[in-house]
Amino acid sequence: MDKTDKKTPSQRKGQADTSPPPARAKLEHVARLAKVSLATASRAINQPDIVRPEIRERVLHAVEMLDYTPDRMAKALSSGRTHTVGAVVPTLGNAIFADGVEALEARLGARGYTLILSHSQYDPLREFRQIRAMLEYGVDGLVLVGDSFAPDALPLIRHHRTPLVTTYVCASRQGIPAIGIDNRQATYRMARYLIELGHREFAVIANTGLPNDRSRARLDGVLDAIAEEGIRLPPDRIFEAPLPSIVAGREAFRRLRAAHPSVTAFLCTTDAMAVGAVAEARREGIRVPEDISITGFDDVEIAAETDPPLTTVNVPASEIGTVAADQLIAIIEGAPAGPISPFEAKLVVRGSTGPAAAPVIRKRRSSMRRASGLA
Amino acid sequence: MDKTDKKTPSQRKGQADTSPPPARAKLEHVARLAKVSLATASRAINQPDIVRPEIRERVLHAVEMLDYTPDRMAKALSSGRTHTVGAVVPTLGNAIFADGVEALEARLGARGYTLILSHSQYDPLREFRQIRAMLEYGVDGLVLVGDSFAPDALPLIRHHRTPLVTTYVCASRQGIPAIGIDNRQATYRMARYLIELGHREFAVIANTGLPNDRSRARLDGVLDAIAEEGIRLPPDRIFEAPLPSIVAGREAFRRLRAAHPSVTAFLCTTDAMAVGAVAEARREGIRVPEDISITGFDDVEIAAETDPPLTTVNVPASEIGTVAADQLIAIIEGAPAGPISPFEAKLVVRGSTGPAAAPVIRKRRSSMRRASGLA
DNA sequence: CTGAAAGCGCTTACAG
DNA sequence: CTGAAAGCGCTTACAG
Repeated sequence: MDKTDKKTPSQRKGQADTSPPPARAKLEHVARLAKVSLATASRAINQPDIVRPEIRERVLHAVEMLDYTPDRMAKALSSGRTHTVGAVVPTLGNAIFADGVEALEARLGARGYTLILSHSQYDPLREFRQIRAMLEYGVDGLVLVGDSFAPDALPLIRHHRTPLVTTYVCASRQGIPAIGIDNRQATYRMARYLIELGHREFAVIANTGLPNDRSRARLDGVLDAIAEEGIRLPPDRIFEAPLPSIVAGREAFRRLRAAHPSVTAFLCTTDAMAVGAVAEARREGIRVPEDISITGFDDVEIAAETDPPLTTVNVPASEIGTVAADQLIAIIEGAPAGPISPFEAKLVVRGSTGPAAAPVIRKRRSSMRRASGLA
Repeated sequence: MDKTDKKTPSQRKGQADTSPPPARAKLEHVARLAKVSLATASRAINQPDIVRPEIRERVLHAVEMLDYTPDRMAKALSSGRTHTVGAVVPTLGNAIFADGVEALEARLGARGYTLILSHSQYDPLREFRQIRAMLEYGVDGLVLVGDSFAPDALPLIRHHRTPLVTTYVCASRQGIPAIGIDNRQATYRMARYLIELGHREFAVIANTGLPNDRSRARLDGVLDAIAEEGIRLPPDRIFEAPLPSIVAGREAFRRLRAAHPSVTAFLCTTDAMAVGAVAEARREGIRVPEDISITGFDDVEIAAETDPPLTTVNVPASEIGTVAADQLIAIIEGAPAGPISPFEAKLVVRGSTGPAAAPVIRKRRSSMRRASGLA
């Protein structure tokens, strides 16, 4: 953007150069050096196939000589394409999003796109503003998370005709291409697993305190599974935290445990909260998994390192980021995108789950739905 | 970027509209509606002070009516400013960078700038490529991490005359404005603290396996402090991990402990590695802090939740991100930036440190530098 | 396959 | 304070 110095670039390679610092070469200089028109220079660079090989070589050589790199703003203005993709995630504080963004950026970069990033802190209004800003910026495509947005968001995106994919979910009611896992089914299977271990008394720690369709689906998956056993989960056995922090998990566990000592299985919708729950259980002298079982979700690094290590659900965040990039670029470039199949959300069984313990001494009538005559 | 439909925007508010979807309004439409020239319309929006109030109102009203938002690419091309800032961090996998980036983005956004993000995976060459791509993109400023870069990086940035700040360090040999903490002094104080607790046998777990001047400085801080006590750290008491992962900390601890059972104080240059070290100590039945002390660095969320919780050094990541944004914008906009003072890196004493235990039974001659006659 | 020219949507000296 | 006009650095119909 050096508008000041307009000297003709006179820097041949290795030539002693006492003139002022070389201005950035423009396409015009390349064209002149290659003795072709601006149009041909542009084509030789962007659509090499339609240019005679001989001329193409000349242009490319000139590009080399002058160390030419096109001005992206000019290119964007005249072509209507920015080669920029916007992503808005709830937060980078959750490793699952940090990893996904990393992979997304890596793939985007490898394919010639630049990533613009922002975060909404789980606030739909903030998310809407970020989306709008990105649209105004002129992004070629948008990557979002989940399947529930501020009411105006989707219409706005459609109005801009901007390609869009969403992530961390595997289907969208809105018909948006979705790259992710089936959250509901994953916790359904987790709950089934616990049921098979003999558990009948459940509690859920969910970060559904702020709008979060992924965690809501995870919660629903648990409800599905236990409903099949004729078990219902009263609202006071569900702790809804706003943010999926370790301390939230701690606090949730402390309260649920105090109110419902008969619960033997605590399902958390994120690993961070499960880490907090495990830590709190330890502090209270409750043995995991002998006395109670605790499960997480995400399978982030820390999940394997707690004591005991967490039984959890693996979310392939990097793959999600990578595939999201590919799918979005396919749409942007009008290529056949290919069908998207959900990623498998593997159950990862580690040490934090085990057979249900015998019911505790002071049994609680109200919640003994299956009066099985135990104890 | 809808180049297709060029209809005159005829959408007055609340008017039934059967015409094709309204094209995005341009400055030209605003000017026409406000009955002023393009130049005046532009000025009324960007430099309201130099336009007569009456006219300004007319233009702003037209902007409102037409829901006008300027095309950023056109604006960038003609003004030479993109209002875009690039940041390249080693990884988002470390919470310290995730938090910093979050804060950076938030402040940048609030001040009208857009963040372009990429990550280098601690690889100077990748970092260089990212920097080059951002420069070509036309960023108005750059945020980097640390104070050591690929040889060509700084010259390239200077050639582009692009404002630059660096973060997580508090000084730069290269004279770059630096927003961060004094890493070396922080671990110096940490080591002093351990010395005062009676420790004399040290080991360090550092993620200096890949180029990392912050961790190198942290390692040096430890060496400084113990050197004052006449203690030197033989190379085999320093474990250099490439990445600051929990498993790396585990592995490092296992090896150091096996080779040097007399060590009572393990200093880690990141919390993640300290978490691994604590976990491994527990697995081996070594009591923390009774038998040994372990320290971290960063004070990320997990640091307070291990058992025992980590004694560590607080790195104010969010503040660093926020101030980096402010400082960079000040430079970009030619405002007086104000001096930068290092952030305080507070020592956070928790449960993972305690008085040095009595030397272990099987004493190792080679490493008994201070032959103090203890049994 | 190549070139001359218009155009992308703004900003900004330059006059008035 | 306002306007006419040139210009930012590319791309892309349109002819040839």
